[in-house]
Amino acid sequence: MSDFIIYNTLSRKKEIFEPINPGHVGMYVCGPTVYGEAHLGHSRPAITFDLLFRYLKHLGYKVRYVRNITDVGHLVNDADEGEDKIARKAKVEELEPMEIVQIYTNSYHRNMLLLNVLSPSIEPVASGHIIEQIATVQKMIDSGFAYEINGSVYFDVEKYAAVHSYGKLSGRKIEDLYTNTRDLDAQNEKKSGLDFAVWKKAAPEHLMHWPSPWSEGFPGWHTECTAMSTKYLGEPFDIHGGGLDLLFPHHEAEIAQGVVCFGHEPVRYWMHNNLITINGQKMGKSLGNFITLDEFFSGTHPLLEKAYSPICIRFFILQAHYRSPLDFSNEALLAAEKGLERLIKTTTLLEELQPSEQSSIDVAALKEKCYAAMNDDLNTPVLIAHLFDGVKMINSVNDGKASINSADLEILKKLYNDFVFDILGFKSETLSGESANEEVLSNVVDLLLNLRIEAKNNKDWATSDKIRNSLTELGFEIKDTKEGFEWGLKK
RNA sequence: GGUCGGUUGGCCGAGUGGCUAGGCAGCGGUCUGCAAAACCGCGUACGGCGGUUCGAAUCCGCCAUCGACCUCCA
Repeated sequence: MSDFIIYNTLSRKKEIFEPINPGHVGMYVCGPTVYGEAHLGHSRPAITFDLLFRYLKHLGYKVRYVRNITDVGHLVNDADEGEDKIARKAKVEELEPMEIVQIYTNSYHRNMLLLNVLSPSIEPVASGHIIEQIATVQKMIDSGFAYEINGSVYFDVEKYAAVHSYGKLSGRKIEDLYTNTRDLDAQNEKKSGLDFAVWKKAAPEHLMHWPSPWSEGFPGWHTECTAMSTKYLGEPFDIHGGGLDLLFPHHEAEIAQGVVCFGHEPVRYWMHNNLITINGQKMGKSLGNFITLDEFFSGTHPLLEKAYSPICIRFFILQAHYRSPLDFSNEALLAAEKGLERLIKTTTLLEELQPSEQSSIDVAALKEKCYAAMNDDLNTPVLIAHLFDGVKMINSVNDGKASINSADLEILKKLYNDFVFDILGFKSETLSGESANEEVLSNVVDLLLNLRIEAKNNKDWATSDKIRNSLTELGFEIKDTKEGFEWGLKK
């Protein structure tokens, strides 16, 4: 099988993936700041790196996947009276900060579950790692690359850039940064506008603060990821992922902090998913044009023509390559919904397929192509295209227009089970008779349809059509088959 | 202003220096009492202008246009 290749933002090239410890992979992904409902934007990194997590495991790696929850230390802006996002929201809603954190963490988890995103191996929260972050800050001070002023500690970017390469990940030059950085605040206590806070002294009204050698305060955002990633994955570790919008300054800062604290770069492969746009523009909290996942699932947003299922959104996202921008539209979502339905339906059909003596279809080649697509930097659109080629094959066999032998059928079943369910993480969402009520309903519909068969046998088309049309009006979908009928509820 | 990345058919979205992407929608056919589903077949394409090349939508240049980052953001 071909090598697994991933695009490394650091080199801006596709590279063969080779873990530091053979057979083991450590990956860290920037999770959400829990100060608001999870929105469509959050789903892309979650799904992208869930896919990576699933695929690495499928390839036989033992994976430790760490995805954090930022519940503190994320400044609203970098100006002096840095206010914590969580704390600000708490004031607005008159809740304890940790209450806010709990509410939105729960919301995030609920949405991730619906999207069939697996839980990471470890999900550390920033507020639970204050001690580690203080130690990280101390290391930076000891190295001489961070300085304390008025109880706050800043990373000295200028000093760092003189010795190391600051901007190598984002492709920025320190001179450009100087000329382009806006003057945020005349009273800024930082030595340079480029410096970033690694520890902030808390203002008296600040709700969340902890003791430290420098002040009663809270850690900076960039420090959190450095402290937690290396605590659980060591350094260097294999893969660090996140949204493209975190490239600068967040991930750039993580590299600088790592170099200063450990004497070498902290990460081998940096991976970034592109953003979801809405009418061509980035979907973001600051722009106020985001659609929450709950709104998607319920269809309660003015831009939505209807509700879309979580797996439909997963399919929609995976039908584009993770490094390409993806524009939201009802039309595209509708197309995704139909395509997904066809894929799932055919995959289910696979179980009923009857093998023949010989195969007229090339299953081995299909399998090869599927792996080649995934190995080429997680090219899910191409993978899905191949799976649809397979859908035609499966349907043709089912129609008796093609044949498959039992060995190939087993390979095909495993292939679809592996890729559709285990790796891509899709699942069937059709209604099934779970509750007693549904069972009763199901029996009644069967009864009506059996009456319709009788009518059909008597060539009583008027009655036959009346039953079918009435059921259709009530929201059922009726299909005639060789054996009789199939029915389901229209979505 | 600086840096980076897009511009593909009705919609979405891959890929490639010459060989069908795929999905959705549309059209024709098979099947069906009629449908639906499925299958078969069909069409419309690579922002503009130059250049390199036997050949470019794919490489290079210029232009137009959109976006991202440069400040919190997935």
